Amino acid sequence: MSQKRQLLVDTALTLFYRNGINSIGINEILNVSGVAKRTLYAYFQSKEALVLAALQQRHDTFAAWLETVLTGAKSDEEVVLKLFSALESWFNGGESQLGDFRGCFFINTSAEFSDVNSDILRFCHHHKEATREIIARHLKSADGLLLDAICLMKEGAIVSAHLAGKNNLLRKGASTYCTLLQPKVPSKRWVSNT
Amino acid sequence: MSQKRQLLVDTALTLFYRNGINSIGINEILNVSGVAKRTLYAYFQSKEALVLAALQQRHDTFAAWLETVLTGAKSDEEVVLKLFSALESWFNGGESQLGDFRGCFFINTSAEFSDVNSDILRFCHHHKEATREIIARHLKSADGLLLDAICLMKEGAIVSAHLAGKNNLLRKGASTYCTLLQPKVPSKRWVSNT
DNA sequence: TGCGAGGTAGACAGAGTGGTCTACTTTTTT
DNA sequence: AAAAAAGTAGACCACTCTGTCTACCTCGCA
Repeated sequence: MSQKRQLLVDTALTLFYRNGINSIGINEILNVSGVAKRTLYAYFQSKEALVLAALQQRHDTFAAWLETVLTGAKSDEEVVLKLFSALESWFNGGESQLGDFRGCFFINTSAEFSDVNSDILRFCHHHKEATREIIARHLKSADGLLLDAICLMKEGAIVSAHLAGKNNLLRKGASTYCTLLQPKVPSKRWVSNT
Repeated sequence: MSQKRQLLVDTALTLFYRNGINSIGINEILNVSGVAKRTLYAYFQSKEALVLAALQQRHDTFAAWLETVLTGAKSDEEVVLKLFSALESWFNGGESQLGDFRGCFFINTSAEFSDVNSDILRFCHHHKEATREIIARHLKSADGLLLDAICLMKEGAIVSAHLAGKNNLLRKGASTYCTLLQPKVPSKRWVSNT
């Protein structure tokens, strides 16, 4: 069956996300999961193939989460509000589907690899585009600048929450800023009218 | 003399920034710089000490650059405008002091290490706080939310420009958005009045 | 002329890496 | 009950990693 395969991907994702991909060796994944090395190489051609499977799984999980977060928003303001309060909940460990927060797995991963044409980096780019499109689909207005601005602040919030650490004010301050700001200032005033 | 030491730090910083710290071994730094291994370990106790020296040098360079960028701004709006147009120039390779753009060295580094109490991660946090204070010093208003918002968008812009790659619209769109937005909407309206 | 500081070259140790392979056991299917 | 499929344990290979060590060289200075 593919139970073992799934166990490998789950374990790999957990360890990669927590520690970074280059810091985690195949043997550690095998020790933690309890799976034999032979089995791993029956399912995956190489470590890179396992990394790609972990990225894919994380993307699926994140996309599904984001979809449910944004579903039901009645206005663009509500989209922004829902998004940033969900992000804040994630930063504080309140989104069990996403696990303990340690930044964006794809940003982290792209910091570890330099070959821009590698499958791994291409997948990271793909994730960001796909995420952007999910948000776009939930917005009423087709304003590209609004979409850009939302994505920009989303990335900034994730990175800041990660790098600022737990005992830093920026974390709560910034995300509460996001939630506070939106309902007061209309998005059209806030962004477009070039 | 410390010529060799400086050469080692320069080489290490270049390679670390371009490829990630865990992807670059001591031997590669030695090959590229042409320095002997014995000499490296005469100046640095370990690879970690060399990493810290590279982080320190990058921080000094970046802080000096940011200082000159923000100097002379007459208003908070101008601070924001100067900051984001300088960032955009950096993304496009136009800031020779900072070298070729490959994201934020400190964000990238913090993705590779997981021990929050390590000297390396502590230095990355320190860099972000110091950067924040440089910006704060150049702002007229003491509005913490404005400062948070600027830092948030700054991180978002850096990360997006890095991850989106060269052929992605988000890069220019987002940064030009930053520059376009600011002079039209006053910052006080844009941020505070809780 | 000699000495010492600073540097070079590179062998080496010990641990760890991704990946292959043989031999064996367990589980599932027919 | 027998055969086929799936998995285990771990030795092993070739390589890389950080860090140590010996032996030698090349200057400036006295």
